[in-house]
Amino acid sequence: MDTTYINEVSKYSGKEVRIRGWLYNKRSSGKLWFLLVRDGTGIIQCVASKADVDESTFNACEEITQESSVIVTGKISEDKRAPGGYEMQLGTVEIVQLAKDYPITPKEHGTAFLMDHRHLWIRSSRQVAILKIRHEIIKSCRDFFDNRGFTLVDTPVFTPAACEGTTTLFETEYFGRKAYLTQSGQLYSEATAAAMGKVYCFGPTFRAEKSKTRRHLTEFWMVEPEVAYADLDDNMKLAEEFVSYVVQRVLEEKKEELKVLERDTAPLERVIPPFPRISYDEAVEILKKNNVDFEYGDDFGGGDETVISDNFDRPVMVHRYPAAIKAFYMKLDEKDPTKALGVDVLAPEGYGEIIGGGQREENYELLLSRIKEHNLPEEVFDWYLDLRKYGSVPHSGFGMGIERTVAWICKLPHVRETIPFPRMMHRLTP
RNA sequence: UCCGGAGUAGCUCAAUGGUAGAGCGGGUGGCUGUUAACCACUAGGCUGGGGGUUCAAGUCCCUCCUCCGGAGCCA
Repeated sequence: MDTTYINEVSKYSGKEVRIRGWLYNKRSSGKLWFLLVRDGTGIIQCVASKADVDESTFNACEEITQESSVIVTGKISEDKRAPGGYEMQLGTVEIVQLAKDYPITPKEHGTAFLMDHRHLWIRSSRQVAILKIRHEIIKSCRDFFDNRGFTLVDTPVFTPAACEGTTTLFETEYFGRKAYLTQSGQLYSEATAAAMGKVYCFGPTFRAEKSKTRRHLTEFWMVEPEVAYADLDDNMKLAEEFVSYVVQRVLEEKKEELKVLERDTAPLERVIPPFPRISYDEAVEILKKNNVDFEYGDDFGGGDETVISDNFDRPVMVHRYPAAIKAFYMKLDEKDPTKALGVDVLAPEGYGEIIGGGQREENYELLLSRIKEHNLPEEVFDWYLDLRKYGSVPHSGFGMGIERTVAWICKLPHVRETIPFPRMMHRLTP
């Protein structure tokens, strides 16, 4: 008898197979049992009627509890009454381990309780669907860049100082010295781009800000491409093609999961280039037109971003922000030196900024003066300045936040469900 | 850090200042096609901690703790 996975049972219609998994739920109607067994690939209903099975099998159906590990065997048949269209006529039930008092019942729970039991919550079909889409998003990020000749070059997690200076970093002890957890791999990617032309890094990043919103985690994942000889326009073209590729891949490969999440796919199907490009000034005009109380020169808040993106049917790219609110390494616009050649991509449906990036300052003197203006420790940027002394070229890149992208594509209310074990201000366990 | 909200059974929630309740889950029994199955019975409580007002506090007041959401900052 073959052992198979639930997503393959259609191949075994009329045949006996073995399935190894866990009990998702069970129902009884007297001398009839329905066991819902999951194995990570799907859920199958297993039926046992007292008249047809051994006494031991029937007893096992009574004994088994929610989330007990179980190996079942039986004949597969098509049945419209069964969820999934196929069911198993139970032959044997082997309880691998009997679970007692599984805390997550098939009824409503609050998020605090579910987050406390996150290690178990990830077994539910909705969470499985989200994590599978997350996987598809990550895989398509890598495929996109790999297919275009980019090299994945990992950047360090321990860093000697802030990449951007402004935000709070997690400090840690490093053999008697201070080290910080990285908040971006970008500075290092600029070095690797000068070595390999087109590179990206993909890793965890850390922000010690006391942010308590649906869009923030203290530990999150970013994919950050960096391209030598690319200017802001090249960068925006890369960003829109990238975002579109990722979304279309999920639409193609994860139809079932999107259905589990009841995601309306129409807004995702529209995510194809070209994306609208508007300047910061034009974005401010939109806010003014919508009577938003906004002071010119400020950065956009979450609500502002939603108002802006609601004017478009696909992600919108906002470029040329006031230099004062952008990082020290941003190149200034020659036509208007008060503006930085940065670009943010705002996702539709109120999901806000999923990408931030831009063209980097490649001139040694200008970069050095920016470092001084920002009161950053010059010594730790020695190597970074070297990149402007030895074969400096125009270059650009961006970072895309994986969790915000997953939240948007899955249309989730909060990023905490987009990562297996979220880390937030008040959440370090499990 | 600031502003708002919430802590009552394992879970989700009720309860004019006057005997602490339901659904789910657990246990027991019933049911041969269930779809978060259903029906009956049953056990289960220091109402987040501390202080106060009152004849009487889950309920009103003070304080602390925890969590949730938003702002700022960002992806």
